Amino acid sequence: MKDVASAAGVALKTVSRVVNGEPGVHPQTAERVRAAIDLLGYSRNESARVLRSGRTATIGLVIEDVADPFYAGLSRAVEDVVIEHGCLLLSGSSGEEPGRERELVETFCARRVDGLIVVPAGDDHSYLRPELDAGTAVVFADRPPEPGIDVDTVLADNAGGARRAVRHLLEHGHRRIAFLGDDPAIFTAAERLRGYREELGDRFDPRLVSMRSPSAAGVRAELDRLFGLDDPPTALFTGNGRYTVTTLRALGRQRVALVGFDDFELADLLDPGVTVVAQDPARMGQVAAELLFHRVTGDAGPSQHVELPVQLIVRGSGELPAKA
Amino acid sequence: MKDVASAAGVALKTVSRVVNGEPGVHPQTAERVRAAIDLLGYSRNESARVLRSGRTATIGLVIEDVADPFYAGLSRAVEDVVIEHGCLLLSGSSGEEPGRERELVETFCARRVDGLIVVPAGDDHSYLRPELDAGTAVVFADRPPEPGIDVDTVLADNAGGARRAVRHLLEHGHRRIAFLGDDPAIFTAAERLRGYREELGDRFDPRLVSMRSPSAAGVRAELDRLFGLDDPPTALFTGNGRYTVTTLRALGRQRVALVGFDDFELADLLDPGVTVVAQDPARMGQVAAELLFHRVTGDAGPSQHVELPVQLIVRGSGELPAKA
DNA sequence: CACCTGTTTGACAACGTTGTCCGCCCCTCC
DNA sequence: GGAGGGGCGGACAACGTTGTCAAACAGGTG
Repeated sequence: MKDVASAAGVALKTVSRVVNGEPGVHPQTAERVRAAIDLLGYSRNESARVLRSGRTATIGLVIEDVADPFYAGLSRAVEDVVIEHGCLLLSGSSGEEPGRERELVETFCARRVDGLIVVPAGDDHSYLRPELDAGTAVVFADRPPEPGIDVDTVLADNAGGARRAVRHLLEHGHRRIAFLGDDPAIFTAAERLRGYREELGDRFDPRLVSMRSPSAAGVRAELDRLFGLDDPPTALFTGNGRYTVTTLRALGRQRVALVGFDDFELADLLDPGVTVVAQDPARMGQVAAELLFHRVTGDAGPSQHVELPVQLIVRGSGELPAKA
Repeated sequence: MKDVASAAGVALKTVSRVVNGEPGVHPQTAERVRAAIDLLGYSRNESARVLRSGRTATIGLVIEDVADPFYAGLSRAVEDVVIEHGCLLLSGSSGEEPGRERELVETFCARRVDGLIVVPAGDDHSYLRPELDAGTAVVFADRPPEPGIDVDTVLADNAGGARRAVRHLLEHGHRRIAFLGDDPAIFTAAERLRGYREELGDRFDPRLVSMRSPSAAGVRAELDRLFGLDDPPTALFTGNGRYTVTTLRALGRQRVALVGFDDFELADLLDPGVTVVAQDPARMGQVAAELLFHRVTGDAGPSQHVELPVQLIVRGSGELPAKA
C-alpha cells in the first residue's frame, strides 16, 4: 500500500480510502490510485486489516468428518451462508475425538474467528467458557453442549424420529425389533435409543439392543447374536446411516425388515428400497449458520434451541411383513 | 499480552518468549508468566503474529462442491495433511463456476494463505500469475490449469481408465457402447471421451455419445434417444459418479450392461453390482497436499505432474452379455 | 479582499506480535 | 576485589492497515 501511495503520488490514507470505497476522494485522484494498484498488482493484506479492525470475517466449523455425507451436506450449507455474509470458512474434522475437537476450537479462537459452529465430539466444553466470555459467538449443531454451557443449538428430532421408525415397524406387524446404533455416550445415539425404547414400551427387550462399533465385523457379530436368540428379531432399526449401510452389507441376500435413521443416496435403488427416517443436513447447516450470524451481528437475546423435524420415507424395506 | 506482562511483572517480550518456548527465560519467571496467562485466559492473537512473521499457516482449498463424495474424500485427506503440518484449511466450493473459483482464490490470497490447492472450474488462470510471482505455492488437482501456467498437478489417468472400461465391455461382446458424460469443456470429461474414442477405434459412432446435463430429465431423454436408434447401444459407459447414479435411476428395472467412472458407496449392494473404474480421491488429496508442502517449505524445482492410476472393479453390471 | 464553509488530502497513532539490540546482574576466574 | 562473560530481561521498531484529527485548498459570500 505504501508503494501504491508513492507510485500514485498520494498519501497512504488516500489509498486506504480508495480501496475501501470511502467517500471524500476526488474521482481523478481515485483513478490515479486505481491505476497504480493495477500496475503493482496490489492486494490488501487482510491480516493487517483484521489486526486493526478486530473482525476477521472468518467462521470456524468443527464437524466429525467431512468425508461423511451427512457432514459434507451440512458443511456445504454452512459454507453457502458464510460466503453470502462475505466471510470465509475454516473447517476441521474432529474424528469423534474430544481432544481434537478442543484443539480445533482453540486454534480457531486463537485466529479470532467471529463465530464457531461446533458438532461436539466430547461432552466437556468448559474450555469454551473463556471464549464465550470474550464474546465469540458459538452455535452447536447436531448435538448439544454440556449442560452448563448456554448457547444456541440446532438439533434434529432424534427421539421422535426413532419413535416414528419403530411405530412404522410395529404397524407392519413386527414385535421383535432390534436396535443397532452407536455408543449411547453420543447424544444422537442415546436420543434415538430413548425414542426406540419409549415407543416399544413393555415390548422393550435389552437383549435386542446392540451398541457396538459400526465396523463390518462388529455388525456381523451382532447380527449373528441377535438372530441366534431364542426369540430373534423380525425387524431391525439402524441408528444412523453408517449402521444402515454396514448392516445391509452384512445381511447380503438375507431379507429382513429394516428402517434406518438418516437417508442416503441410492437407498431408493436397492431392492427393496430402504425405508428411512431422513434428516436434512443442509437445513441443519443453514439454520446453524443463520443463528450464528444473528449473534455475530450483535443479537444478545436468550439462547435459541431449534429442533428440526425428521421425515419417514417409505421405500419397501420397512414394509416387509413379520413372518408368522 | 500486555496485561499478562504487567500481571506477571515482566516485560512484554518475556511473555512472548514464554509463549513461544524460546530459551533464555528463568524457569521461575516462566512459571509466573504461565500462571498469569492461565489467570487471564490469554490466547495469542494469530493475526498479529501473521502480520509480523508473514506466514499464515493457512492453506486454501478450492473444490467444486464439498457435498460431492469425491471432493469430500479429497477434502478430508487434504485436511489431514494440513493439520499434520500445523496449519489450518480454508475451503470453498466453486460450484463449477469460473467466476466463483477466481473470487475464492483471490480472497484466499488476500488473506495471504501459504499455499493453494485448486480444482479449477474455468480454464482462464491468468489471474493466478501475480500470486505465483508473489511466491504463493499452488497445486492443481483433478484438472490441470490453462497451458501457460506452470504448477504442480495431480491428475487421475482419465483416458486410461476410460479405455479400460470400454475394453472390459468389448471383452464381454459389446460392440455398440454409448458414452454419457459431462460437457467436454471439463477436462476430465474430455479425457474420458478421448479414451473411450481411442479404445473403440473404428467402432466409434458419434451418435452414441451424449454429453448433456446430468439432470434426471436430461439423462432420461438421452437414454430414450439412444435406445431409439436403429442400431441402439447394448452397453453404457457413464463418465462420472453422478451420471452413473442418475443413469441407474433412469434405467429402473431395465437391465443394461454398464460400467461407470468413479466408485460410489453401495455400488456393491445394487443388483447387479455396478462395475466401475475407481479413482482414489483421498490419495489425490493427500498427494496434492504433500506436493504443496514441498513447495511451501521452499522446494523451487521444476513443476511436478503426478498421474494417479485408476482401478477396474468388477461387480456384475459390466459383465452382462450383449444380447444377440 | 477577508471570511466562512465544505471538500479533499495527509500526518500520526494504534492494533498485538516478534526481531534486534542493549543493559543488567550474578558468577567465575584471575 | 576487579574484570570478563554468560544468562536473563527489557526498550524499541516494525509488520500493513485504519481511525482521528487537522491542514490545505477551492469556492462562495459579505
